[in-house]
Amino acid sequence: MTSDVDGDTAELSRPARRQAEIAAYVVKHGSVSANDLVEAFGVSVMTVHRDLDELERQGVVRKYRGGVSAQPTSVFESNVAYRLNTAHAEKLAIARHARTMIEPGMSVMLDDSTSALALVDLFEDITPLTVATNFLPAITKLAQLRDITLLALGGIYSATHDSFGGMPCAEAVEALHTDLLFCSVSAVSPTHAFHQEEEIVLVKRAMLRSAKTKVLMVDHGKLQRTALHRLAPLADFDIVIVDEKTPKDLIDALRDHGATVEVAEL
Amino acid sequence: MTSDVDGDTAELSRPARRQAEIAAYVVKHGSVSANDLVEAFGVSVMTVHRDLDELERQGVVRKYRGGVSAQPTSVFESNVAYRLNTAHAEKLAIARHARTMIEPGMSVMLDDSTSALALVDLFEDITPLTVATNFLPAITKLAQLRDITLLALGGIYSATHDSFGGMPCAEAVEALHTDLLFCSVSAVSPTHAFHQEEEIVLVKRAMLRSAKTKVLMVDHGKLQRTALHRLAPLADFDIVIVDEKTPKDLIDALRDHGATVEVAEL
DNA sequence: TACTCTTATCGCGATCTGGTGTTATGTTAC
DNA sequence: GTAACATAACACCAGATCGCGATAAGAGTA
Repeated sequence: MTSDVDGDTAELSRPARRQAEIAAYVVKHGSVSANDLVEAFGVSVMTVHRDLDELERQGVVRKYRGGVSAQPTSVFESNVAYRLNTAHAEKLAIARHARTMIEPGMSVMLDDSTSALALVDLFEDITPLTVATNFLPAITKLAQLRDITLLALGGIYSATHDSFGGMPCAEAVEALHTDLLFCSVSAVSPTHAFHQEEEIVLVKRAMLRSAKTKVLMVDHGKLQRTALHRLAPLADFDIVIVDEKTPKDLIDALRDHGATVEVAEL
Repeated sequence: MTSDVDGDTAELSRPARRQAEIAAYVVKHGSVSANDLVEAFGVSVMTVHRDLDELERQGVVRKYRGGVSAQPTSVFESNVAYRLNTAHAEKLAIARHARTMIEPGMSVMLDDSTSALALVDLFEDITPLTVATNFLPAITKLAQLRDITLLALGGIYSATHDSFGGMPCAEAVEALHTDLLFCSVSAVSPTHAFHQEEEIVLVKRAMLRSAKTKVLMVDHGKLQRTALHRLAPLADFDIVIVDEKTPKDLIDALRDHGATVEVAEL
């Protein structure tokens, strides 16, 4: 495989998979021409352009005449398509653990994270339930389910995250107060949670203010990293769920700084 | 043709067309057996049953052992799903007409109507564009399009309408002001627009306050009827678009009461 | 039970759609 | 102006889906 993305690219459609591989390729090489990609992936130049258009739409690469260049790593990592591929099993385990905290009748807020999406799949038999989210895939799924009151948090659509954000979204969040919040971030240090994009930070901060019990879902890939914006101290979260593959010393480090850490078993 | 339904069954799929014809046949004869329909329409008994199941689901006929009977006319006529099929071509024509009012760069608000959905399909080549809507199918479609700023109006999800409503939605609408509003209602008298549900009325009223130019889209089936709640006087709309099949005297009646009526050509 | 009507399941063929390459037509840089 | 690159338009292929009927099993009625 040309790709060196760590996640399983198995269950994606052929073009989507190739696009993920192209994305990885571009990130690795920093800047490549369309013809490079034609040779590397054995498809026509037209297809390469189509893939690049899509990746640009998602905000993963920048196109210019003569080739493409990678967006800063930070942006790339917060990209939905990329995130979807990574740490699939871990996210599932974390979701199953999170599920145990939810009782029928509760109100739950979810952010625009793939971890949250995994959690949605487990909602079917915890009804009735009120769920608020700004994440379009989650909204679509929840709309199908019975006995779930769905509260969509509107706002400006971002193709990169497939979710709604900006001021309108933050305002919608402010107007609520849920029992639980499940959210995720792109990076976690022993003391703080981080995220790259200011707009997202804005919404997540609002969410933190609008829930009684705040749960942070972190797969081990997120630890030992930081990102541009400090979202909140870990102590602000009532519970931090990590997966089993998280090194023990990292968990201890989190606990030393006052976080309540729970480990999700696979 | 066996059918004597007034709508054009032309661009419907074959089974949908046959179902409409079967519905007309049943309405005409009052009560028929499955075998009658097998002979009348030249399809297998299995297919007849499938069609009848669908028609029953739509509330058009009643099934019992040995045959089917028509629902009372009133029920039949007020059936949403059924009307959805018949007015299809009209809605398209109206959407095409509405399209001509939109210039690139404008901001447009859409309500949760099938007319609005038809309009969305025509947006692809009027970019850039800012679109605000509370209608989930429209949101899903618009999220795919490039060069469209999508502003989702969140709120409480209603499975019946496949849209978001309630106070949160009304508030989200209040926070905006768009150049254009395209909306539809369930009934239109010469003086007023009507709708059955209070919640929907709430949101539509907010929309009317939050747009500069307000356009009402009405296919001729909506005229000569009323519904529980009076939404707004027709004079509140800057333009009312009707389809070509609207009787001339009805158009005149609208105009006599101060409405600016435009007729969409098929 | 025997008969008729209804429903479930499977498979076949037609249709639709998504993904692709080819060719033709812009566009940009030099 | 020309060469390299980018986009648009068309056609093709494959896989998925749809519509339909045949058969068989189930359910109601006499």
